[in-house]
Amino acid sequence: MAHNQSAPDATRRSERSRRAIYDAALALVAEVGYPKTTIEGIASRAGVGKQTIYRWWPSKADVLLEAFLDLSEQAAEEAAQDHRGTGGAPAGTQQYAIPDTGDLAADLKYVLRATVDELRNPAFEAPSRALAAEGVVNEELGRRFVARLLEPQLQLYVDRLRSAQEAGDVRPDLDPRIALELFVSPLAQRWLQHTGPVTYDYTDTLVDYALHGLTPR
Amino acid sequence: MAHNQSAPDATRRSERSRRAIYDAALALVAEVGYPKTTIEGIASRAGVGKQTIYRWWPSKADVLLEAFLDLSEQAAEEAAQDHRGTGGAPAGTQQYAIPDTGDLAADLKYVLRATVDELRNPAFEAPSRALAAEGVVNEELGRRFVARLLEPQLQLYVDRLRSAQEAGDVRPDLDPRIALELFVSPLAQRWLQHTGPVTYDYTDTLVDYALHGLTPR
Amino acid sequence: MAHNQSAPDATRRSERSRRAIYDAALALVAEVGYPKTTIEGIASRAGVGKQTIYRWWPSKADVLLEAFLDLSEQAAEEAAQDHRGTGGAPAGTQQYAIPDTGDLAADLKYVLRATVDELRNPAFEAPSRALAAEGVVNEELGRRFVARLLEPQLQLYVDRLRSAQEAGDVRPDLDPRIALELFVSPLAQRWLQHTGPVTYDYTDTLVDYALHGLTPR
Amino acid sequence: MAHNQSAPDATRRSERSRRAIYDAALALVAEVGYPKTTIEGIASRAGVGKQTIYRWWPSKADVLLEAFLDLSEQAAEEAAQDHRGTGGAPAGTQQYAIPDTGDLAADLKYVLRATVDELRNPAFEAPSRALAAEGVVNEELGRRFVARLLEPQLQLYVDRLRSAQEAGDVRPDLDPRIALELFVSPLAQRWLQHTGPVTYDYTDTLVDYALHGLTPR
DNA sequence: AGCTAATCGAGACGGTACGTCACGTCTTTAG
DNA sequence: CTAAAGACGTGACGTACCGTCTCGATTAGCT
Repeated sequence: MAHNQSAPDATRRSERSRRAIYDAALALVAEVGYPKTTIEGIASRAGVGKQTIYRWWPSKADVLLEAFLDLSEQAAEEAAQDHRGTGGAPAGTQQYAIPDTGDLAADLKYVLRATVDELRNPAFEAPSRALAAEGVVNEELGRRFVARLLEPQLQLYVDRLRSAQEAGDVRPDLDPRIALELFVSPLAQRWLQHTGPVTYDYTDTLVDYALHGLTPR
Repeated sequence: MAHNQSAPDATRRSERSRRAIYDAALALVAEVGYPKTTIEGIASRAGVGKQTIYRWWPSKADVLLEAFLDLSEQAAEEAAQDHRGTGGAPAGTQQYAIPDTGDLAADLKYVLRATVDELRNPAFEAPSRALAAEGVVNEELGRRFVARLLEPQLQLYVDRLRSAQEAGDVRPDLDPRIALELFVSPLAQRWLQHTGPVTYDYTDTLVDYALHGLTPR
Repeated sequence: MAHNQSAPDATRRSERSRRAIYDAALALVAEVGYPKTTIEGIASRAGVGKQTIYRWWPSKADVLLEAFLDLSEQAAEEAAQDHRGTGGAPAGTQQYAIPDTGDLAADLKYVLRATVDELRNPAFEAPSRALAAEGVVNEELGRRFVARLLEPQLQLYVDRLRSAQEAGDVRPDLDPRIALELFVSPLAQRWLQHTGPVTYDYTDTLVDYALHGLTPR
Repeated sequence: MAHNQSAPDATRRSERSRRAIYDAALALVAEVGYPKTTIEGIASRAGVGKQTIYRWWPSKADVLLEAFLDLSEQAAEEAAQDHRGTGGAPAGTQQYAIPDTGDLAADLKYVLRATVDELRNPAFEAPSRALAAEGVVNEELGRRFVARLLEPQLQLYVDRLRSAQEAGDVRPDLDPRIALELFVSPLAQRWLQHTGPVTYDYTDTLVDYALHGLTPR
């Protein structure tokens, strides 16, 4: 059966070029920002022909998305090797799970502080801002960004909240997928839209407010 | 005194052109999206010379920001005239205040539902997404976007929450500016990042969760 | 003995591929013109790898030159077989000799009319124009084109003129290689440069003018 | 009445750019040859944007044709000023008329020698070869090349031959437009196709053969 | 009411990047 | 173990916009 007219043969793909393109894309976004990052610039810095980029990715945003996914995976693997069994959570590293010490508030504060660190890590900030911005305006890419990067993270909160529900620390009728937004989304919005400072104090406060509500007890 | 080349005389500015540029910018963003909206395209559709745009605005984003502010003001004025004293809150209209019926939950749900309507109004969606996205990546513009459009809205929640604190309906030790984020930011993130559906049910739930917290009482 | 990378083994050359490349090259030049004929296009139409072309020919022009030589030889052989001994001169066919009926003017007119026919044969026109054009600008190829295709033809005129000199029909002091240009070159230039119509009348006139000169007798 | 969608306004055309483009085009063709002369190269050397070339010319060949016409006109004007009334005929200069001393053979030899000089002038050789080659394959351009450059030259021969007919030095029944090809076309072909050396001796011989014919008197 | 200096529509200009095509080289893979 | 297939780095193509810069032709504020 014939393939469509122009599907490149992935088995012949140059791994060297792929890596060089990822590196160049991330470096350029960090150095000059997303809008001034061009396909030609990436190709040139990667020592690669433009066509090699166009052959494998449909757009600048897609290059960056994959580059960032790759970066995240690498960081996660390194973290898994370096800190196997230690429970350490270095900045810029995906968590495999949120700690479950039995103290929900403490666990959430801990992981949100790690997120604050990550959001401030310059190596991650530029590309993730760029991707988030592109996703705001380009729904298709936005959905992929969310599905591949954001949602897996949020799922960890869902898991931790369910565990808390089982332990009786969270109201059993709550939808965890919505509940988690009470402390995650405010942080996200402050970071994305510069609507306020992003600090440990702030995220600690969010957890307190969210867990106990705004109304008097 | 000699004229400074970069200080155009605003008294001679053509109102006709300004309006035409706003209309063209908003129409183009709605029709073809922000990235494909060009200065040349705006000028051409507005029947205006490119220089007339460059004379008065430093960038495409600024044109759109002012166009959108203008649109919002117009809509607000119309609403103020049409519904003077009625408390009506038509879609696409800035609120001057959040209703204060004494029932905080109901008032918040009401105004968030209005926001849901606004977010779904196509005339507003395209430009506000475009501006939000640009603001994610362009901090300077982002801050103006927030200061001119977002923060005034949020201030209304601050006011309502303070009123509730005075009425004893909200814990007095809360920072209202942070508290409001518990129900506003999740909505914002869902809309911006397509992380979930944006519905009345959802915002109602947010208010319930936020007011009463996640932990059992 | 180790193989030298730049000395392909001609004994293993695929005759099938060679033929397919010639056919594809001639067809493409006729269909889309020389500049739009590409190596990739020839390879693709011939069902051949690009490397198979680059292995055996240094340039597009060389492929076409050999393809055209091959075509000419084929046509000549066919003609030789079909019309053996008849003196027939079908269009598109190299002459082995100019007829020598004793009437120099008639013989020259006859063979020039055959050339007119050949120049108008579309199967020959596209490639020979392409090669001629390339030869104008690429001296090396031009010399090969002349040596392999043009000069052998002109030699036939030299032979006929020498015969005429022996018969006393042409001034004995003339250089036949120059003399032949008086009627051959005008035709060539008209055809190459579109400086005038190419007709039997025209070539007949050329022969008359050339044989008897421009001055009164 | 409206013009078509994209006719540039010739009154605003930059003379400086036009000149720079002509100069760059001629220089590049002379230095690296026609095929390696690129629009980008011309633009870059002329200090001009590519679009400025594409705005005014449809192709590389057209740029070169106009550049060469311009060069010819300039040279002719200079010659007209420098040598007014002297009858001098410097290489690289269009003749306004062929001398008419009463000795047709001498006059033709003189002007053909001047043509030999011109054909050997490197400043003229590269661009005129390039244009001639392009004209062989691109009939439209070829016709313009002939009409603007070649035919005016040939007309001078027509005039001189008519004058000779009136003086009784040329057979009155001859068509001068065809007759001139007997000595002009051989020279053209030798030069274009490298079919032989281009010398004074050769052109002198051509005049002798053409005027007196090949047959004995 | 007329001057005059500005803004205006228009668009040419030098640039940069786009996305495509073909080059000529090199590597992989299927027959 | 040859050759088709085609990925690769390279570089030019022709197009779209960028932001700057001139042009007359209004056009509005001051004399």
